[in-house]
Amino acid sequence: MGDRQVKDQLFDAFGEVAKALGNGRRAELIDVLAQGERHVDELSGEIGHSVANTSFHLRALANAGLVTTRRDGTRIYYRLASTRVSDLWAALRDVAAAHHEQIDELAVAYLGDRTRLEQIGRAELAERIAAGDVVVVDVRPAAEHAAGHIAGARSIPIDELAAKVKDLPAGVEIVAYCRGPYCVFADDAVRLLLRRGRTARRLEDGFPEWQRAELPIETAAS
Amino acid sequence: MGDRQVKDQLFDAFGEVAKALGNGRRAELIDVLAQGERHVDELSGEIGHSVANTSFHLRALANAGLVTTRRDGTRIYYRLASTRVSDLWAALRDVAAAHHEQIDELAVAYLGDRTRLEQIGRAELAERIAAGDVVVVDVRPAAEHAAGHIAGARSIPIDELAAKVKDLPAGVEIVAYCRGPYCVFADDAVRLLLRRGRTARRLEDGFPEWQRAELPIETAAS
DNA sequence: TCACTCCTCAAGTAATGTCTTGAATATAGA
DNA sequence: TCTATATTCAAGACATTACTTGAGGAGTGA
Repeated sequence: MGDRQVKDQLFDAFGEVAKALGNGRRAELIDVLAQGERHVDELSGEIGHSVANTSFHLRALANAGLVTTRRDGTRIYYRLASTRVSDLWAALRDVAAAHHEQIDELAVAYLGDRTRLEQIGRAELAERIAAGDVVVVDVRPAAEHAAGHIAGARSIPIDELAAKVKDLPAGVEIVAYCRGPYCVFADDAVRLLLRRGRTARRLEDGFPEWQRAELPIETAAS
Repeated sequence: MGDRQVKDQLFDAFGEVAKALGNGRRAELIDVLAQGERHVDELSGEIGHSVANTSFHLRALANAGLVTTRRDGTRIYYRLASTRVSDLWAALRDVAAAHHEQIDELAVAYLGDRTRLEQIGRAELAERIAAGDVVVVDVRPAAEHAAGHIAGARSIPIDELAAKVKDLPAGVEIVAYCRGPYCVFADDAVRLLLRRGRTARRLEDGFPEWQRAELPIETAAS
């Protein structure tokens, strides 16, 4: 077999990994799985497609080596194969944000105007948590909090936040966080909290970036 | 327009960037362009396809924002849109190498047995260059050396190495480098030099990684 | 202006990817 | 063993992709 042919096969293999990310639904799945493991049924709800189609896409991701599975009873849990996949996903988003003209418009259309929302950096939040003068609220779905969260964060899914604002201590700054730079939950949370007269900011990026920065996290015993 | 629809479009846009890398020929083009800018005719030779097809793939990369162009007379030069793209390409290779079973076999089939070839790290090479007790040979095609190379490196394309070994000073260690971890040129060079009784090692990875590590480089006035 | 080079575009074909629907497996618990 | 639940598989309709061939633009230099 000629060198050309082997080289083509090698680069085809690199291409297959990229191709696995080359679909919007699979990209969404990676974004959700970067939060922690989830089962097929939940994932199908996250991407708004049938379980059959979600399973099909998950298989594509698994074949490319991006995700692995674990069975627990009748459920099958999918998770990212390693933090390298999370790094790859972040690198892809960076390139897209920097060079794909459409992204900015779409991000604004999806996330709304962010210029008036204040963010807090990871390092600063870590200090404030250590000092104990801040309340950290995880506004992602409960399953994602259970799969892993910022140490000390309290789970209040965005849908339940309006009803639970009153349970949050007064006079302390609230920091909300969610999945990452392209997630609306924390933005919505901060807007709601500000309307209710609270002091609130969102964490820059989200949980996966906190985790990749090797800052303290906790996992619920499932 | 519903949130679901906008979110889908946003993630479709991320997917489009990944899809641009999701083809072996385009992956090869990115690997070559990570060395520096090249024109279409040269690139078609690198990937072994027609100029028309190469142009088609380059257009796909440009549409995804991964590469940009510059015209010089009748020639059109393509280059990576930024170092972010190089980072993305490295992240993709890392994931593929770690989780795609086929890669190892293909890499061995393409690169040959590397276990007997010694590598030198970037930091060590930088010190040795500063100390002046090493000869660094760039065995990539001359056009890539011209587009950018390790400061002080001498260009001897792998095809010409056999004829030029005698010009290399005796009694000094030779370090060969090329495009990166999946490039055979430096391996071939080291094997040839060892057969001729020289002391030789290859640099770990290649030029793009040296450049991304912000170690000293030079560019020829074209 | 003309011929030349370099590159892009268009049309056509074969192969591949996406999503739907409905059927098939695998495990848990009665 | 039977039933219910969770997931995967298979078939089919439709859109997209990859490559080939040949024509069309754009810039250069006589």
